Amino acid sequence: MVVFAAQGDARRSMALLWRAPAPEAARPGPKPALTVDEIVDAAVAIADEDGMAALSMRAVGQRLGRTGMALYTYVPSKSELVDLMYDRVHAELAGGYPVADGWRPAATAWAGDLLAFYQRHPWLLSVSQVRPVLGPHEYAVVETVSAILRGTGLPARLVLRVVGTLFHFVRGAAQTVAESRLAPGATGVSDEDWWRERSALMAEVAPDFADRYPTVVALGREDTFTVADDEPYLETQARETFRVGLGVILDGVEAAVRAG
Amino acid sequence: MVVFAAQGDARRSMALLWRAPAPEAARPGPKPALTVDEIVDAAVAIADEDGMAALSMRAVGQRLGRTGMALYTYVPSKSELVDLMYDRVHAELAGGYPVADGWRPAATAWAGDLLAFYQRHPWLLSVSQVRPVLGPHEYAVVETVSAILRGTGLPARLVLRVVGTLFHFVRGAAQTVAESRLAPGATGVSDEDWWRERSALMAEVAPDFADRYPTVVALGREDTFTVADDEPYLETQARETFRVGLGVILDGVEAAVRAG
DNA sequence: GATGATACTTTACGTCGTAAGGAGACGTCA
DNA sequence: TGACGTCTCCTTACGACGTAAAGTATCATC
Repeated sequence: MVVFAAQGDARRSMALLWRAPAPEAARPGPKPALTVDEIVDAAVAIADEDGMAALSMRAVGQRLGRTGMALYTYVPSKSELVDLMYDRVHAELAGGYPVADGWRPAATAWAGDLLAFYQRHPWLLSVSQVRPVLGPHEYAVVETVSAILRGTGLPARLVLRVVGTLFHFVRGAAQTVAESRLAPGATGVSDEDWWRERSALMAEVAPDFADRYPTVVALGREDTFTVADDEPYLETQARETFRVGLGVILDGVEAAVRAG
Repeated sequence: MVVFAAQGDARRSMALLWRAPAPEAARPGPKPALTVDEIVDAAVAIADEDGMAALSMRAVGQRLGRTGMALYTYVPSKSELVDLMYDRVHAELAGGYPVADGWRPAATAWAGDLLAFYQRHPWLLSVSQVRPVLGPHEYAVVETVSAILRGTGLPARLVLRVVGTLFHFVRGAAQTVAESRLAPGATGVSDEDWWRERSALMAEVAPDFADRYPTVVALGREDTFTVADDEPYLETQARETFRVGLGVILDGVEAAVRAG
């Protein structure tokens, strides 16, 4: 019984996500004044502007001139709405990266676009990834990067794994960039001041830092990478990790290609 | 003014996280019957057992025979408590991987341990990573992997980036493993049944799947990786992505080492 | 023994997701 | 034409949540 209920729910969710054609028979009752798309758009707008914490059913309803409860005619629950939001924004990501110059430039461009995408919609990063439902637009993104990496000529088994690896990496990097933007921003102080205050607190609270974490301290001292004064320190570091890390991963892929 | 308040909060948070010695003067009033550690332990137990959704101040209080409000004498807010939980569990991760056999086996072992750790505490993956505060135990993990990768002889700049890359990757892979465990588990059906039902629904709701995602379909057909009948399909796939992806990344690091 | 700080409780406020039960709009069939 | 059934959307309500405010009991100090 529970299983059947779950199955029914799964069918409903999938139909919504994949926009199965609605049964278009003439039906009694008032015409729906909203559409699922309008609701999802409003919800995305709220999340983009004020973050996931501001996303409530009542807030979405209000933005559309309705009560929160009105949405339940269109969407079975908030978590389904989030699933729809999640897939919806993935439609922004274009496909068709030119393969003429080889797979590596295409893969690099794709990863960069994905990073930028996550920054346009940082709430995506706080949507629990523990969510096995893939929607059509997220699938399209998988298709795009799969097509690019097929150009490596690697066996399918490896291509699939590399696709997963790239997703993990870009999402993780995007989280670090997002967090680096949040850190000073939250208190409204400059990046420099935040950093100085944080260091001072650290020294005060953990005076034995250098003894406990010798490698971290040594690496920090040896690191020759410098950030220009007018650039945000943490974010520049995070972007650099993205650039270099992507290079390392693609080097690994190239090694596999050469190994045949 | 706001800035000062924020600074005060930051100091309080840091002191808690880093366990700055409490002012041990004899104080009036009843002796505290709880400790911050007990509270954090109780909270971790709840999150481990029933997930992050079950973690409420009242629930933690109840587990300790108190009301939810009692916790506020020890911890300024729930989000601080989560920070403490986050750092606390990282104490489980050991350091001291043998470097005798070279950095690669050590790095592989470290990544595997981190993956297993995330599976012991899957709620870690739903703690928003947008949280720039590092605690002592998370720092210790960074120290460990930094020390391992220092063995590559790469310049500090690169080592630091590779550390970030590995973290991103392992965390992402752990999320996929966790989600693969959740998928069939939620409905209580077997992995096989879940998979079959899902495929049937997919075919029903997206009959043009093969046309829309030709590369994905082709790769799936070509993939020779097989999962034994008694193994969970999705989870085995996810673990394979971890294994292969980690190999690719470390190949990339090796390429950098060889390039000098 | 009065004073005041502290640990903890009870109560309360505003939020949330959403169940329940209308009210009015509309297609269908008598 | 009108009754009926179905639909959208509303109001109300419930039980959760984080936590502010205020009260009570406990202790060290003067």
